[in-house]
Amino acid sequence: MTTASDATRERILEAAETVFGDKGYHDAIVDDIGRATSISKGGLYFHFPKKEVLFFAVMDRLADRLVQKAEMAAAAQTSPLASAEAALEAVLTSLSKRRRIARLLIVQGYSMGNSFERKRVEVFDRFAAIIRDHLDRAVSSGEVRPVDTHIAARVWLGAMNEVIIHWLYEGGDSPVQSMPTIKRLLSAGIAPEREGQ
Amino acid sequence: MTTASDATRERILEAAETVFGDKGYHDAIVDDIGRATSISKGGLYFHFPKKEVLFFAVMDRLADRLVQKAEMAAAAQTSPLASAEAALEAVLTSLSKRRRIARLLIVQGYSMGNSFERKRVEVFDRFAAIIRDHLDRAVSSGEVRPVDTHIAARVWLGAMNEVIIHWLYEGGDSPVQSMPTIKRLLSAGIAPEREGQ
Amino acid sequence: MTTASDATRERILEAAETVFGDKGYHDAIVDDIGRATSISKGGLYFHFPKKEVLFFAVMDRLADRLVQKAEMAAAAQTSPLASAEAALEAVLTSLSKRRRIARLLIVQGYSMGNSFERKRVEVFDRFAAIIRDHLDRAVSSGEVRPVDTHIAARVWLGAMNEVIIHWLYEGGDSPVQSMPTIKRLLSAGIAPEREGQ
Amino acid sequence: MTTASDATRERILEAAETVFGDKGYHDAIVDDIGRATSISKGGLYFHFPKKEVLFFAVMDRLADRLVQKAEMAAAAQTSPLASAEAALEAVLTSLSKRRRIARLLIVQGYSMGNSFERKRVEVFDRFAAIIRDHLDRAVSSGEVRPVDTHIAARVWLGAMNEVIIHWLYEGGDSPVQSMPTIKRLLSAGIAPEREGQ
DNA sequence: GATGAATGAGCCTTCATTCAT
DNA sequence: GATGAATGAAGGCTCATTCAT
Repeated sequence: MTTASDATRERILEAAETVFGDKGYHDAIVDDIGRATSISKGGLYFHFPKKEVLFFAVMDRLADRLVQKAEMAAAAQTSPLASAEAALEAVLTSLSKRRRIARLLIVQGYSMGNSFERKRVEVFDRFAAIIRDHLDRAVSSGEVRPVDTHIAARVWLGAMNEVIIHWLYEGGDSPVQSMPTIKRLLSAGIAPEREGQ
Repeated sequence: MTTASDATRERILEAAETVFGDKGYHDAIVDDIGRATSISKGGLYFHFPKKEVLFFAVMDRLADRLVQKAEMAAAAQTSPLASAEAALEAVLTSLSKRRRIARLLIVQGYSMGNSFERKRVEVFDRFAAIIRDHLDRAVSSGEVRPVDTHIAARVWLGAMNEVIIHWLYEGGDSPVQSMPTIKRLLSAGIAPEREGQ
Repeated sequence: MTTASDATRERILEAAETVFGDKGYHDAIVDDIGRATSISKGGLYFHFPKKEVLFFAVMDRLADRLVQKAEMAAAAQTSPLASAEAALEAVLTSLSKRRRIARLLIVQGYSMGNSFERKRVEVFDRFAAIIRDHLDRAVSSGEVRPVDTHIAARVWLGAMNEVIIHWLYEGGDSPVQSMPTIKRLLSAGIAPEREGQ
Repeated sequence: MTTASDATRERILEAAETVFGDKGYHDAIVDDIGRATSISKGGLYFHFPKKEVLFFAVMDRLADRLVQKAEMAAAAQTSPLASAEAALEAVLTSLSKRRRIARLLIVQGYSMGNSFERKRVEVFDRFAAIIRDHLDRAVSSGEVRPVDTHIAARVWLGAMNEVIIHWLYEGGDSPVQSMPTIKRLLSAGIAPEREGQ
């Protein structure tokens, strides 16, 4: 119950969240965090043995908060589907409110300032453009219902991205195996309206 | 048309793709690439003025190849929707075949070996678990059709991730604004089967 | 006569002897000693104002014990020469029994783990090899009596080493001045047996 | 045959010998050596991957020179015993001429400025005093021939020291086992003169 | 065009020491 | 007397980049 010590820990975590969020992992130098906390570098290392450990502690703390929000939002719903949607929305909403947090969670492990991420966005935009282009035509032809193809293309790509990341780190079946399922999931989402729907 | 020079450039790009793919941007030190090419560090710098430039050149080259594949796959289809699906599948298939390429494109701008990305996977898994849990119940209750909720949850999260990244770098409306559209897109994808479908 | 305090002092000294003996001065960090004593760092500093002071206190305590042993051994002899020999033997025997003590006294002021001392051994071995080689031939030719040249060479080198160290720190005549004396001392030690001896 | 590079290496080695000799391993900071060479820190690390490696390279170079001198001195003698003596004398003479070299070879792996070594000298002096005291009496009583007991005591201690160091690092029989041999070697060195000698 | 020795700014980490409690 | 959180100076090492040859 070393409350004093815990408070310091919390202060460090708070400051680190800001600094990492602003500069990314690599560009955030340990002195920056010390300065932001007015705790000496040595003090930082007393609480966190490595910069990396501190960074991960920040992410865990952040994830805890978001998970909690997601769960509360889900609990407030009546149907399971509504709960699932609410959970997703809760996270997305939280991240939308705090840009810094979003960057920290999603891309600030990235380095090179943000130039890498910009390049990644650029590349994905090229893919998205192709998909969007075809979706636009599909809308025109009535093959799919009128949707915001901008968003739809991005959703498609995001799905792919996530599936691949998971495979990269968790292994398991090749993403290609999941393709039919993914395709059905995504295509059904844009299927033409049924009357009465 | 200094073909000789171009060949050297290509050799460098080839080796750099391997090295960056294996180690990530930060952990790939310039000497590594030199060693892999048997071109001296000075030689590298003759062709690419900065490490960053080389990295981006590698990504562009890679994107070019993927875009071409996506376009060819799309062109081989008859309907626009099939084209869109084919484009997505082409990219996903390519990346599935070459793990190194996938890592390079998707996560190797990350640093810290891969520990950051692992942490990101861990965090996202927590979110996915929540969503999957609710989707499972929705399936049980018949609220949605039987789907692989594992994949579905990941698709949802991927969609969210992509939308946020785009917003982070391109700005524009808050992701929250897109939420209704996203929600509809995703929910429609798991809506109960209609008879006759 | 703060007996309690003295007991603590003794506990610290005891633990410090172990830790310094195991790791050497530099590699023994103050926390190590604290941990070995279950006395906090602050407590250590209450009794010894500096790490160096503690280290020297350990050495003094050790020297006291050895000196006492040497003197007792000497006192138990009847002839002066036997006393001198007994004193030397007592120290050597004590150190032989406790490797850690020997290291503390003789080499643990050294740093770099023990790699420096290893290198020193290596270098001295090269010198010893040269001397031994010649002594072996001298034995063969009957110029000197049959002795363990391995030990003899080491004795010679040790003598040189000690004389130089003394000169380095106490100054005085150049070691070269002592050379004739040393030479005579050492050579007489290996002179051929006289009949009747 | 990268003569240019080798020359730099040599320059570094030269400067490092001076700096290590003056300050000891720990107190010689890498920048010191850089400054002394007017070679940048990076340059140093290009030639020697670690401070430790540089230090050992210095010691090896030094040992090479001394070994050569010892061997030449030995070769110039006619009898094997004279050769052995000459080898020892050559090393001792070399070290006597260059105090810095002597310190580097013998004690500069030590740290703590030189305070540790001073303490070591102090401790050994206490042992030496005991031995000398008894030897003095042995001289008075005619038990041994008149010798410089100051030097003799130091020779005895040096022998012990060397034998223990060797045992510490090379293992083998306990030094106690060698005691009879050592005792005989040393005592014979101070035995009373025979007539006609 | 290519080489590789040299540069040097920069950063993480260690650890003896202090001091409020 | 003791604790342990906090300090901060110091130093080893890395690595992108340059440039004389």
